[in-house]
Amino acid sequence: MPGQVQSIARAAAILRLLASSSGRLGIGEIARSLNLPKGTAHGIIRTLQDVGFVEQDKTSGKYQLGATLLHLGTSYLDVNELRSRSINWADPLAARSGEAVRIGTLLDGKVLVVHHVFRPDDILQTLDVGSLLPPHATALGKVLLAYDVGAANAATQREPEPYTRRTLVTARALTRALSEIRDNGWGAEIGEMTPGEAGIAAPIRGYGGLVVGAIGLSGPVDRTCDGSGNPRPALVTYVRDAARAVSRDLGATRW
Amino acid sequence: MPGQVQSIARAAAILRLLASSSGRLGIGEIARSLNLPKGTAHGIIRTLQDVGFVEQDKTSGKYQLGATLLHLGTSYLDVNELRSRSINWADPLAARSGEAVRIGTLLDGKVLVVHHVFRPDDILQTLDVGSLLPPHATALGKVLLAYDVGAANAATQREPEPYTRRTLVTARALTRALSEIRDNGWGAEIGEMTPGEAGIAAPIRGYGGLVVGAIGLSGPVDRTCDGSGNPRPALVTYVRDAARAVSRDLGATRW
DNA sequence: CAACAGTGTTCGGCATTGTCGACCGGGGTT
DNA sequence: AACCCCGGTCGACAATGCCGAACACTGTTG
Repeated sequence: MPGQVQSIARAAAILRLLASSSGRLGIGEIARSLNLPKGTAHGIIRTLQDVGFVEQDKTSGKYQLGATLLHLGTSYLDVNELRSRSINWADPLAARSGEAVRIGTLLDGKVLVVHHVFRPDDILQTLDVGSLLPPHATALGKVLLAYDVGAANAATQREPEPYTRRTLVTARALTRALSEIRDNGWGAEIGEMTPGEAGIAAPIRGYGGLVVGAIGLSGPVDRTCDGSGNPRPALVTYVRDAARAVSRDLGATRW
Repeated sequence: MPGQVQSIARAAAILRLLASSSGRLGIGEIARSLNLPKGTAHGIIRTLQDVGFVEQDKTSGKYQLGATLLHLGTSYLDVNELRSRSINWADPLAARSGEAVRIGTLLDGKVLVVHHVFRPDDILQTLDVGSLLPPHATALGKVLLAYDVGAANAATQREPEPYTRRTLVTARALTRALSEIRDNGWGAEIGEMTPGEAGIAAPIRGYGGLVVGAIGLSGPVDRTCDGSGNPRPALVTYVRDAARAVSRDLGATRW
């Protein structure tokens, strides 16, 4: 793998920086964060501005992400095969289970939501397509980690952030959970991200059997789990069936 | 304005090309489309791939947009002030009018949808945040053109695409429609994009009174228009009130 | 009131950087 | 087996973009 194009890599770093720090940044802050000379950073940002990837607030002079990126992002959704194949199966799953359905894939060790179907009964939900979820505290994330050794190692390396009392924070607990998921072929999360909320997810396989994503539902514990605190078997079956159906659509055989 | 950074401008052109041609492209096609040597195009694409902006289909070797762009795009939504200020007013507008509400802004002479509230009664609608609408055949677009001379000129220059029999295709008709919108302070579209569908929109002004976006609703003609084929005055008032409210939130005075 | 510490922006010289076109290896098709 | 397309690689050359200092401006601070 020969070297990267320096300026493009730097431009991408600037965009990611702007995205992560959610807000406007001055050119000085950007240059300092990335150890770049101010002049260099300015040249890059100026071209990014010319192509519409960043915008400048005229009063404060600070920079933020540009509108073109929004369009590029949704264009990605149109092309994404995982999403397009999933849509047909996500709606029935939401209807049958009565819960919100999400489809995610791994991006930089986190879960990128590529599709989201609202819970049928409720309207007041915020769409979170495009947002990143923590891998260790969601059903989608744990399933994805279970079938991606690289990401799983990275996740167990650094201390996982605790969201609730039930969040898996130790490497041992997480590793065991992933192993269980591999044995069962599905995974769950009960109050590990938000108290009282639970999720069930199963892996989606693409051509060749490789896991390319995961589909799952989430909802209140008292609806998604039975009396003994385990995920309702009927819901698990629904999720696994949906995952299998999407996998078949993607060209995976015998799953 | 000193020169642009060549490689970044080229990288952006590649991304836009991939977005517009909605599908996978080979490196040869890309190089030919942009008049670049194959080797150069390859270097740029390789780095774009390293940073996750494009992905490569392993079997065909072709390239498509990458997942990172989806995240960047939604990050843009989080920062976008027009959107965040609008959300509070879009929901009530949808509730009062009973129709779908959209908020858009001008991007490269087209209408970029930055927010979308579904029609309250119906669930089966596709979210089109991030998609580009034609400016000359939508209420949002015509309102935005009416207050942007540059984009209006560009729109009247080239032959507008006809969608229905009622689409404004001549420069004269479009210019007159824009003038009317400026006089009235709001605009409408009746069956110009889709037969039987109509839209009503009003401009949103930012700090200093500059038009930075538009808010509008759309729905079946028999619900949004009265017996004589004009937009229902009550709905027009709702839309204009919402536009004024958002403008006030954005810091525009006396509108 | 002046000095200062910020900001974003410009400019020109140097050498690093990325461009370029030919070349390589593989899959299809003819 | 010859051909033609594909994507990927390599190395020489010089155009390119990087860099640091200087600029203009604002608001704050001594």
